[in-house]
Amino acid sequence: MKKSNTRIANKLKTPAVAVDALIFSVIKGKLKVLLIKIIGGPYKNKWALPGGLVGLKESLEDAASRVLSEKAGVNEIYLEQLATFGELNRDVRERSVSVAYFALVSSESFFPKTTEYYADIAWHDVGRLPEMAFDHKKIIEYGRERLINKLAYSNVAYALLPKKFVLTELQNIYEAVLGKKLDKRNFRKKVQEIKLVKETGETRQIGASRPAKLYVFSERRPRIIDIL
Amino acid sequence: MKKSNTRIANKLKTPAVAVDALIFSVIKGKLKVLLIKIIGGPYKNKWALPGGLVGLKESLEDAASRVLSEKAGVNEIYLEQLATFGELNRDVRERSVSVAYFALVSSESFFPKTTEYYADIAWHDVGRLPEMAFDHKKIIEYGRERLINKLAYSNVAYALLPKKFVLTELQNIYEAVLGKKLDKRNFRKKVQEIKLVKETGETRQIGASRPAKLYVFSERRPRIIDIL
DNA sequence: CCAAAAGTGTTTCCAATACACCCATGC
DNA sequence: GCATGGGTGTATTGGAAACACTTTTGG
Repeated sequence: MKKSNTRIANKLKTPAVAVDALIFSVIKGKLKVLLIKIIGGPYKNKWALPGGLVGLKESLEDAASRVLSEKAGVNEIYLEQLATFGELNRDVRERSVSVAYFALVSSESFFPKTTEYYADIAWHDVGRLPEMAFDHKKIIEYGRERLINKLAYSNVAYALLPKKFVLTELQNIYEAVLGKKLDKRNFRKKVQEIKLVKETGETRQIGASRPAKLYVFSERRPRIIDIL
Repeated sequence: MKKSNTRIANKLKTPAVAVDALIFSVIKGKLKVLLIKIIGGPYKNKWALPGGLVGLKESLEDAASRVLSEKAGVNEIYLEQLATFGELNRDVRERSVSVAYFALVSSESFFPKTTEYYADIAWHDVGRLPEMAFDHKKIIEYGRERLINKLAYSNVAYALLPKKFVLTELQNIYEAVLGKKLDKRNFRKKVQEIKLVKETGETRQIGASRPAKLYVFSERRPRIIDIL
């Protein structure tokens, strides 16, 4: 709220507004986050979340989508706001607040490419983060907790998988995020019981073993339902 | 994130940053929110959440505490960030983003007073909101959902009650927020079982009925635990 | 016939729910 | 003695968790 008009006339200075994108994926059974390596300035060679300032003519969510697309080459993914970080010393260069967004992608859906803006871009294991710029380590930790919670009471796992998948892959997503093994029978019973997924009729075979049934999510949009 | 230094040199303009305070309390069995009535400008005589711009030398949380104290006379209460709202048209006067904070107070702990800055200040029933400025109706609805969830998996109810209280009052808090009746025996069994509260040994009597035991919360700081 | 991953049911246990009467007090 | 709110226990049910073997395929 900014209530009296004098406030506006005064043009009281407020912090700069940025968005940061926390892009999660599960790759080879590990929870990963996409990071870029900063080229210059006081944070040179430090890793950071892809981000950018918010323009006057774009909403926060639009800014987050833009950053995702421009800086990481990611489109059409699950995106939601995580939280806003605004400690005084979070950026040594200028006072800023950052609205962190939380994104989920299927590892099959894209491969990061380095751009001219960054020294590097890569998936990092959330359990073993490199030295990071700003307060980004804190943001990632916060996001991870959110992800753990969301898996338990929503169907967002769909965003971490390709359209068609086998139940073992779905279970691997859960195990990677939660960091613990789940019982195969109970897991399968549950996801079918609550109609989280449905059979496609197709199967897929990898190597010399019994072909697995391919499933799709019953609904590929956020939905609240108890899973764990 | 704002990565390359040229960004900073350019001083790219970003939206103004404000904080809004969503102050909830349960009064006479109803969930209420504290609103102020705007004195002038395009939103004259509309109701809104207490709020204000964020200074360059204060963190977001400090700004929220300041607003709470200056604009609503509230101190020492439960405060957490809710979400940040940044649609293009949320404020007709200038482009702004608002970081909404979520506060809980005991209705005994303070009584709102009108200040020179506002035409009025009052508790409003969350179920019957007046016409409101900005996107504040949306913020309140969002906050209410957060509150419902938090009551279910945390002990934040302590912030809605005075230090000592009787179990019926605690149950009333839950019923007012959830909007449904709970079973008295099951409710009491549960809150004692999980050690949410403990007896003080004192009692309190109102009118001509059996005196009720006074309880306190085992812990008056946020704690995660399953209640419902 | 062996290796590799897929698939499948039953039992046990605990927590959530439903439910109705007696108690202490003031007037 | 009656009106008012305070306080208490048990039986039932449903979901969570534990648990091991058979199936299908390729080589």
